[in-house]
This record gives sequence, structure tokens and C-alpha cells, in this order.
Amino acid sequence: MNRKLSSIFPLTDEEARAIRELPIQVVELKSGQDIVRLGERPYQCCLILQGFTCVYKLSVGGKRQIMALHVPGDIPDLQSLHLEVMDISIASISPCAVGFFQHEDARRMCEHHPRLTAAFWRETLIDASIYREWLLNIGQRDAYARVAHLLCELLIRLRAVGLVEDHSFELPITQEEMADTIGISAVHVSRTFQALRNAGLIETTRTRIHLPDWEGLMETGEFDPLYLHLRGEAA
Amino acid sequence: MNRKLSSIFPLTDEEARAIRELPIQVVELKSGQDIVRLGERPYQCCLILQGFTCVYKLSVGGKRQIMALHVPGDIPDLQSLHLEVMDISIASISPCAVGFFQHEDARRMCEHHPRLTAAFWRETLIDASIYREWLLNIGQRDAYARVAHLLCELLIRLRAVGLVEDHSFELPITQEEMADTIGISAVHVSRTFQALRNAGLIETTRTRIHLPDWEGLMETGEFDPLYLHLRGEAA
DNA sequence: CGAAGCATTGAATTTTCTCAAGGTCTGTGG
DNA sequence: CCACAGACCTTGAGAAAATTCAATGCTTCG
Repeated sequence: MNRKLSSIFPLTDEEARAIRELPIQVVELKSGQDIVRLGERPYQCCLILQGFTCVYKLSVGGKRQIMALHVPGDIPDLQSLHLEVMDISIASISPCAVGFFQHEDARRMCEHHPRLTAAFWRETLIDASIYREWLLNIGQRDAYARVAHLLCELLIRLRAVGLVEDHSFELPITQEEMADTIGISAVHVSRTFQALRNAGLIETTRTRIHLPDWEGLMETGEFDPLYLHLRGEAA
Repeated sequence: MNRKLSSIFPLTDEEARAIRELPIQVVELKSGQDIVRLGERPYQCCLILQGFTCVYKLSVGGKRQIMALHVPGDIPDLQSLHLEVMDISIASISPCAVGFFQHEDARRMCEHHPRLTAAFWRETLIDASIYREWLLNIGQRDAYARVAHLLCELLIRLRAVGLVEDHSFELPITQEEMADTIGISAVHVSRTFQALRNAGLIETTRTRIHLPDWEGLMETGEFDPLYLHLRGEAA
């Protein structure tokens, strides 16, 4: 959590210590398990230590929209600190390790360290900024650009937590999940991947993605990392 | 601001007074004016007193996505309190009155009234919740349901600030703006409105919308107001 | 090895878009 | 007060993007 938080917000030693001392219960999850469900009233938040999770909702017709992907260091349900009832569900999309901390403990910590309140608040604001960019992505770009944009974002976010090597990263996500993330069908994801491969913009193995032409992919996806609000070097 | 805030967060008298005493500079705007632009570093926030504004971004190809519509009582750029650089632009879509308050003043007020910090934070979390619902709307529903959903949301939000009478409200928005909001073309908005009229779900005049079949429209739009996190009576 | 899940490909269909023309409303200036 | 310009809305027709359905192939894991 420190690593992630300090990538978006500089912490003093004392603040860093307060965070380390926050009691955390670590849980291991298999892929495809719900962590929290729409309608629940949680009293804790979950910090991702390892693996990937997604935030999703189902439409009445049973279609799933994935509204967010979260990576190690993220706190996907930080909102529950101030919104009693969950308006989303969160599930693991790979084997995960997550750490639960109590709202109560987090609130107490924030009272003693007001700058941590600001840091957490900022974190939720960046989540919101990503939602906005995804709205632009889904609302205005075609499938080809949508995929490119998403891959660019994942590279930058994963690099910020040290999970990228040479423009290449693990992405244990099925094409069906990617489809639900960018609002197209799974079949069309497959076709779009083909097109991106043929254009020399991506190389994939089952669980790993390599982006051999970063400049080209950024242009294709109209990607500008401003909206991620990283401090320090970004693109 | 009090009316809106207290609809999502109960305030004490003292807190209400602190808000009333926040220095505000009122400005009148014509329709179609930018209030703040992507890339800027504002030192103030804007509270909408009258009229409608939208949050938007342009794609490289020049297409516009409207990520949010804001109504009186909303603070569309509250995020700028903790995110230095704007990642969006905000414009009026009708004649507006807005009140600017300084970040500095808001921060001081929050220090003295920690529960107001929570109230503002909560407000930004609800904005985020709306973004998520819009992602579901744009990503998974067809044009017909998208329009229905948006109209349901606007009715509920406008009713919370007293701008609805008998399932009818002013909506000074062009079909082009609505198109950019829900990610379809303006032509298709027109066709979709026709279909909704023929189904007896909406009645429109130039600037006013009436929803004669509220139950039917909610069902069509798969609308559930949970995500708006209103306190007290909702639907 | 075999089953299950995942990915790919083709073909037909649907939704939505674009282009283009015509119609309606509204505010302004003569 | 009326005519007109400009913005906005409507409608049709053809085109494009993406979907669905269905069949086949590939991996991985027990």
C-alpha cells in the first residue's frame, strides 16, 4: 500500500509508519470469487496484495459490465468508507492475496493523520478519473482503439507498482472479461486482438502481453496518461 | 449547497453555518461557455446555483464524450481540491449561475469541521458511483434503454433539489448533447425519442420532459436509484 | 488422455452510423 | 408585426461496425 500511495502522494515517515501499523487480515482467493457484493454493508476495505480484481455490475438482462480493474496496491472498495451500501460487486479475476482492514481502524488513522485522509480521498478521485476516461473510451472510440487504450493504461499502472519488464506484463484476463470491460463482444475482442497483432502493436501469450511498439499503441489508443495523476515520471 | 449536501449527508446547525459563511463569488454564464478546461490548475471550485453544466472530454478525432451532467447544488469540479491538474473540461449547457469558492477557504473549513470533509468526500464518491452506472449504461444497454435510464436518473436527481413537478422537469439539452452523453449519434437520439414517445414513455416539448409512465420507464431503463446513494425516500 | 475452458474463424443479422435533404421552431432586425 | 437566418430536429437510404450463432481448434490441468 505504501508503494502505491507514495506513487500518487508523498508520505512522511510517520505517516508511512501509521499505515504499516494498520491491522490487516490477509486472505488468499482463487480466481473468480466475489470479495464483496452489491447491496452489502461492509465494515472493512480490501487492499490487493497480489493478483487482479474487477469491479462489476450486471444489467437486468444478465450482461456484465466491468467498471474497473484493480492491481496490487489498489483498494477497490475504498468508497465503502463513506458509502454504506455497496453499489457494485468486486471479484477476483486471478488468484489473489488481499488484505482486509477495518473501517474503524482506517477512520481512526485518518483522524490522527489528516494528510492520510487527503491521500485516501485523492486515491478515490483518481479512481473516478479513470472511470471518466473509460466513459470516453467506451462511448467514443471503436473497438480497435478501445483495446489499445486499455492495454496502455494497464502498462502504466502496472509499471507504477513494478510489475512491468521491457513493455511486457502478466495479464491473467480472458477475452470474455476484456469484452465486458470495454463494452464489446468476446468474439470481437478476438478479432481485434488479431488486428492489433497483425499491425505489430501487441504480442500475446496466454497470460502475458508484450507491447513492442509503445509509441504506435499510444497513438492508436489515443492514450495520454494525464488522467492517472501519477506524480513524477509518467509516460 | 446546503440543500443538496443535506440530501446526502445530515448536517448539524454549526456545520450548516460554516458552509453558509464560505465566501462565494457568484458569476452568471451564457450557455456553452467553458468554466474550466483540461490541463488547467484551478485554485477554486464551482457550485452550480442555477442551470445545467456538463463534464466533457474530446477524443483525438474530435468526438466529445460528456461524462457527467450537473444540476443546481452540484459541485462539478470538487475533485480539483485534491487533483492539481484538471483531467476534464466543464461547460455550461444552459444559462447558468455558479458560485466560486476558493480551495484555501474550503480546506480551512474542512479542518475545522472534519465531518464536512467526510461530506465532501462522500459527494465525490457519489459522482464516481454515477460514472460507474453510466459505464454500465453505455457499455451494455442499447440506445433505447440508455435514454430511458438517463431520463430516470435526471428525474430523481432534479427532484432531490426541488426541480420536478408531476414527473416533469426542464431539460435544456440538445439531442446532440444527449447523444454525446450516452455514446450514440444525434440522429439516433432523435429516432430513439420517437420510439419512446410512441411507447407512451415520454412526452417532450422543446425544453421540458414529462414522464407519464414512470414505472414503465424505470423498467425500460433498468433503473434502480441505489447508486445515487440518496438518504431518505428515493424512488 | 480426455474434458473443460478458452480462442478463433466464418456467415448471416442487427444495431447504429453517416450522409443528405427537408421541416420546424425561435429570436432578431427591418 | 413579419420575414428570415440559424439552430435544431426529423426522416430516409445506404454503409459500416459489431453482434450472434455455430463450428472448430488449441491449451491446460486433473
